[in-house]
Amino acid sequence: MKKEPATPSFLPLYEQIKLLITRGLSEGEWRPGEAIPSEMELARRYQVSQGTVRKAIDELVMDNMLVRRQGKGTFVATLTDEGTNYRFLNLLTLDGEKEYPSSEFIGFERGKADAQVAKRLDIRPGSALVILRRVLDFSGKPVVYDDIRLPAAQLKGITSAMIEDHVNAHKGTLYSLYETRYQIRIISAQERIRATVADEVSAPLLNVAIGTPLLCIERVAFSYNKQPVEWRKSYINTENYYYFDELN
Amino acid sequence: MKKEPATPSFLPLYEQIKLLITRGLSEGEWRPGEAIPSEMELARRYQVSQGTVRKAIDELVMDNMLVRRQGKGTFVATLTDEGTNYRFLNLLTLDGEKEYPSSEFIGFERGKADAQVAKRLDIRPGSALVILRRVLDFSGKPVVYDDIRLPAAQLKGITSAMIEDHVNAHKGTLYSLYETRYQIRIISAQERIRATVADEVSAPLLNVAIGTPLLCIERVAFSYNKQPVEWRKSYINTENYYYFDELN
DNA sequence: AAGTGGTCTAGACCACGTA
DNA sequence: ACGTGGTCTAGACCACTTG
Repeated sequence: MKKEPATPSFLPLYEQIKLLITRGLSEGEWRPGEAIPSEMELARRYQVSQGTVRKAIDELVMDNMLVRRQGKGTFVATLTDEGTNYRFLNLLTLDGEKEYPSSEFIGFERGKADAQVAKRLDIRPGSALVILRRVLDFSGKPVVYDDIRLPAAQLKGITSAMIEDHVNAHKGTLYSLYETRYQIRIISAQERIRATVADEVSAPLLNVAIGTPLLCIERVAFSYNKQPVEWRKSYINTENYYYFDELN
Repeated sequence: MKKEPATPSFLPLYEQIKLLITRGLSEGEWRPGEAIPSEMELARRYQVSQGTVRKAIDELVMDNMLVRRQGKGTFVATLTDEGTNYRFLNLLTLDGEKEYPSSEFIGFERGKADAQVAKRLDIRPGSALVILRRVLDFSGKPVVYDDIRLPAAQLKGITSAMIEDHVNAHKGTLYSLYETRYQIRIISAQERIRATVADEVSAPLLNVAIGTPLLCIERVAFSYNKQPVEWRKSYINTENYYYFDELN
């Protein structure tokens, strides 16, 4: 294999391999938690050297799409494992400890996308949405109120009972529900953080006085190829918890 | 060079090279903005292959300690360049644009570390500190109030005039001042974010009413080897700006 | 023992920047 | 033309996991 890469193009070979593997992932050829073929196997399939496959996988691991386990193989990342299931939860106790919340769902509606949500989710204004509202309890106390919205087309047949069952019976997160029931895999997210105060809606839910300062976080969650799949707005009482961010 | 790496050890060779290069950086062998030796040169110096040096440099680039420029060389990261000088500023306008503030220094004091700051900076409580207070103006309006504290031992001979001159005359940031005048290079930082409300001190400085919701961000900035070198607490009016965080 | 990812080498060639 | 980083290869050996 001196010249003539498998799929000639202007991109470096390992970038092409990245695209091919990403396609396999998004098309469901390999499912979350499963192993993808070994590096040698992929090298044969794509007609490149093992080192080139390795570099492609290196970058996909950096992007949290794959996970390596020495001696075992390379696996499709999943949000259903203990340890990764709260990967997008950046709240810590004032002592710096991570705590895992329980959730109470308090609303399941259908609605239409307003201009802002439509823009964030890259859909047409007025598109059908599923709207979920919930409160997250940390150590038994309400700390986060979430307003979560997704295109209804992604969640055909979803019911409030299904969510309750997944979250309560299986101790799953919403993202693990998307993954197992709807083949939607969350890879990354963007958050816009502002300060606000509790209003008539959020104050009683978070058991604080109106006017209590709250973090307001608008999040868009993305799947493969940076496709936006979920929008949410979180109101957080930071009396006993803080949001942690590492800048590199 | 079949066996017997240059400095036998239990760490992978490229990890050892990383340590050697990091030592060169922290000891000032190569200064910010300067080029380090070429990969071939370093390979000869450390008696390893170019590929091994490359992997070491790859990771130091990921850690923002070095910057590659194809065809030119590999350079020591600096916070004095346009483009990198506001690398740690995560505030965007509501339209998602980055805006660069001007700063008004409103206080230069000396004090002692309380328990919290001492813990964060890994110094003894009561150690001498330099304390800076300033307001950052975005588009001419006050948005951020900063309380900044550093071990005085790191900033021998610093004066308020020196800071004013660096920031105003040279359009430099505080971090570029640390870098050029005190050989302190900020590599990473951790932030703890909470919501609060404007009080008697912050309200007039930010030109808002007492009780206005503010972001409160406690930051610790680190140099090489995760050594903490600066503590700061920022109060931010998020009426027209938001804090942006990318989760991967 | 066999298979996987992890490290390391030596050498080729390409792309970019400078002189 | 030359030196730099960037890509790619082929092959060796190590470390870890499983049968």
